Amino acid sequence: MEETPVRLAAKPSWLLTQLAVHAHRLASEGFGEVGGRGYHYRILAALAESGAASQAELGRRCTMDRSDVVAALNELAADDLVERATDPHDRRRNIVTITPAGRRRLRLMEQALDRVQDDLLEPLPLEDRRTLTLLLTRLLTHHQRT
Amino acid sequence: MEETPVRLAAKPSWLLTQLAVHAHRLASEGFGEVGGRGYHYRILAALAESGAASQAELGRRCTMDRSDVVAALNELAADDLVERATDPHDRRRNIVTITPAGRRRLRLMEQALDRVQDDLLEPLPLEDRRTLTLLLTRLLTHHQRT
DNA sequence: CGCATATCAGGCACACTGACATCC
DNA sequence: CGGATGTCAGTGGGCCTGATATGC
Repeated sequence: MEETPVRLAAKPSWLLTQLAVHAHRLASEGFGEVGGRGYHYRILAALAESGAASQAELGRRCTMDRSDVVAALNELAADDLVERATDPHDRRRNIVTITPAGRRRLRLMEQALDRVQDDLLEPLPLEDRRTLTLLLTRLLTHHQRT
Repeated sequence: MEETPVRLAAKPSWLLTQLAVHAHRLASEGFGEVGGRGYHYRILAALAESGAASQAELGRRCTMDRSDVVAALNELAADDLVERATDPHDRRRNIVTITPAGRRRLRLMEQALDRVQDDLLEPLPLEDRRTLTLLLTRLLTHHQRT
């Protein structure tokens, strides 16, 4: 009738939950310094990485809901960081393009994120960082092709 | 005047952001099946792992804000999963204890979480899972002793 | 017709802030 | 007094659902 010992230390779920708090805190600070939030970064990065796209396609790239893409694009467009143009071949679609100002903002967010990353990964030597990146990449690519 | 290439694939920040979406989705499903949410799991796990504690101490263990601890404990106490008793030596403090029902609930949540974990870590062989756990542990212990 | 797209309204879990009273 | 504790009210970003209108 003994209780099972809990052993949180060996539980990736617990580790991820707790680490997410720190990661989220750091990322919020970093983004706050340059203006914008996580959704803005995801969209700008996806546009710069893979080129212009419709809003639905952006949602798939960024693992975002379509309705949230709308709101984020409204904010980005208000600052002239992206442009919306209706696709002449399919009048349902909005073709979203990143502007030069958008690329500048993206670069700022990336720099902020790099500083945050250095804080987060500080205790790990370079080789371990590479290992971690590799493992995370494998997990992500697996869960994205669905 | 060339634009810097973005190379999201090598950015742990991006990877973590995207992975967190999948992890969060899976965890929510798992917790939803057995009742309760992430905050409940964190508190019950911390109580079972390190014993009874004041609410402020619980907040520190779980990386939660004190105000959120209050709300979560209200819900847990309503289901008799924890008990609050004022510390006779320090009448500001509430000493929180996990009940047998709380331990049972915790075991259910852990089982749900283990199933989720198998989904999340599915593409990784056992040795890589251990490596990942080790790296995450090192990151967490570093960021917690502050 | 079914299907995808863009949009809007709203909800929930989580992290945080500010304020307050209480007690050490 | 300063400092910690528990409580409450409210905010904002992130993820999701449902409904609607439009065009393929």
